[in-house]
Amino acid sequence: MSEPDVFAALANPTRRELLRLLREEGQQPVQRLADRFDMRRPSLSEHLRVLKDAGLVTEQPVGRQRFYALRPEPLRELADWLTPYERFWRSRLAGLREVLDDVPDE
Amino acid sequence: MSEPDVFAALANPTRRELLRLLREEGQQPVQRLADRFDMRRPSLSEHLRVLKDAGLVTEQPVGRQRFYALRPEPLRELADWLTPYERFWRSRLAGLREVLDDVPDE
DNA sequence: AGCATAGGTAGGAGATTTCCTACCGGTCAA
DNA sequence: TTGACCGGTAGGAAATCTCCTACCTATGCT
Repeated sequence: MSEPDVFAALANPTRRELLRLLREEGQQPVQRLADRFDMRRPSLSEHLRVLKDAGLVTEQPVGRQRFYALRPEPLRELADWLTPYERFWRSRLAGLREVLDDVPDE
Repeated sequence: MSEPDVFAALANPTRRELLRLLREEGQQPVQRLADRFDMRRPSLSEHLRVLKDAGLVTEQPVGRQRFYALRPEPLRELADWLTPYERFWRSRLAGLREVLDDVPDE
């Protein structure tokens, strides 16, 4: 993961919800995003800054508004990070291989 | 994500390294994992507990050892979580589509 | 039995996160 | 230009995270 701490950025549910809104509704100014949360605007600003630092959103000033938009590249990198784990769930056999000398217990 | 806080579990680099070791080398007892880290064993135990709570590893006692093994299901769920974002990086056109319907304001 | 080993729990220090209120600068409209 | 609005920064409180040392239990070995 080249971007600074994408995992940490995704660890917070508010930030994941922000990404979902930007994905489903497209780019939006801060206030319109803030309306969706039971949280003061400065806190939202902070979350947006974390997302921006992680490269997950871009910011574009338009007049006195700032539109935030999804930037998906770090998520593609996350998908790449997941790739080597795929065989563990894609192939039942591969999964079993790992757990082979298991007595089913708790 | 059904498992409790898989995202939070993945936010820590030590825990991601633990998952990588279990993926590449298969299940191992705690001490053998701890040898790979510049960290005291109780701290490692704590990380393993977080991974276990997130459903990312299983624990199997064998004598006085406990073997930890990768449990990939939550990672598959993470891949599922990523799916709706795929079109944003898979299709350049789809990405543009989002930027196009610039809603100027609320 | 006696001792060593594997690995967990207890509890605490310091860093970080996540929220808040107060405030500030920039932009638009009258 | 004055005032309202957008959204950021400052700074702090409380919670959580990440590490530590000290200690405990359980298992295996001799």
